[in-house]
Amino acid sequence: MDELDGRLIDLFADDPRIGVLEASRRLGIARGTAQARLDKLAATGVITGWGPDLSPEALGYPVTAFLTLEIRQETSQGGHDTVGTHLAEIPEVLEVHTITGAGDMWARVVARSNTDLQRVIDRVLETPAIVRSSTVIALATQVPYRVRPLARAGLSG
Amino acid sequence: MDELDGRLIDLFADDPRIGVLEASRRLGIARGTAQARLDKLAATGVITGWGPDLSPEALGYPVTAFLTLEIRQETSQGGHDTVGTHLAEIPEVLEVHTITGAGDMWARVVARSNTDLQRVIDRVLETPAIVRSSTVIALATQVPYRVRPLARAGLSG
DNA sequence: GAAACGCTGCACAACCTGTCCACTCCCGGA
DNA sequence: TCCGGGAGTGGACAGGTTGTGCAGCGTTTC
Repeated sequence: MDELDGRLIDLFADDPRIGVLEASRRLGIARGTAQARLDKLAATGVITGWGPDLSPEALGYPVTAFLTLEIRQETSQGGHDTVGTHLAEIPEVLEVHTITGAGDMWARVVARSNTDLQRVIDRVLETPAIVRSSTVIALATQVPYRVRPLARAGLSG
Repeated sequence: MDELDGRLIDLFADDPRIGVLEASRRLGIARGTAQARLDKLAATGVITGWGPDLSPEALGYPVTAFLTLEIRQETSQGGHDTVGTHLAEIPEVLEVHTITGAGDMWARVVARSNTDLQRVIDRVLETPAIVRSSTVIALATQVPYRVRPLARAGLSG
């Protein structure tokens, strides 16, 4: 991961429709080089995929909320996985992490409306493994999810 | 967004290297149809891009943390934007939202290590607009960020 | 009914990808 | 100092794709 890799990634991020050949032309390098760089970035896991990015809003889910869940810790670790599995079955749950704080988890959910959010939350709470939960709603997005600045900043990674 | 669109998206999500032609073959439809569907999905904003997905871990930032920030509300709304701008300049800040709770914001940050996280947090707190902050560290990921299930669930969107 | 819309099949030129290969640099180890 | 490995360059080839355009056709809608 050096400066050239960074510029390569930037090119594709700005204009995903360009191919390897066009990218190599813009960078003034040989096509084989660009191709080798991309292959290596994929091999090292820096580039995890090229799939289409989907917008929950455009899919009809404009409401985003963050749930903090307190998990019942009967089994040493089973609780989290149980809840994780449960949450994974709910389409509106986009992301789930275990976080610091005894038995706490965090989830990102979306819904069709604030009213609909209640339905989603009810579905989340269907499992008895969740002891308590709190919800905050995202009102605006100051910085949308991004990783590119990191790629530029941490050129040694 | 109908069932065919969903399958189209699934195809590309599973195997981004396939082209429109191959996708149309697998779905048993004409190439023009697949192409038109994709164009429309992009036009309606459902598909926001095809850029490379980058892994913060692979870039050398394996630690993820969530910050809840309380913002000083001097100006009616300026506070949030000020902080948002400040945070946008920090590469390790991957995402920032305004959330419910008077003057609260939420940010996702990554760091090279738990020690390095302190540096990042210090940088975040450099602005006087932040009154208070709390940090939770993500220990594990039960459900990685995903949108695909939504695309299948909400076929009416 | 007639128009609008979406899908199918097909055709063409232009272009890109996957691969190979030979040659050149440059750096660290023996 | 010499050698080998790693990385980049320039070029070549076959095969496959994309961007477009067009005519035909069944279905939905006013």
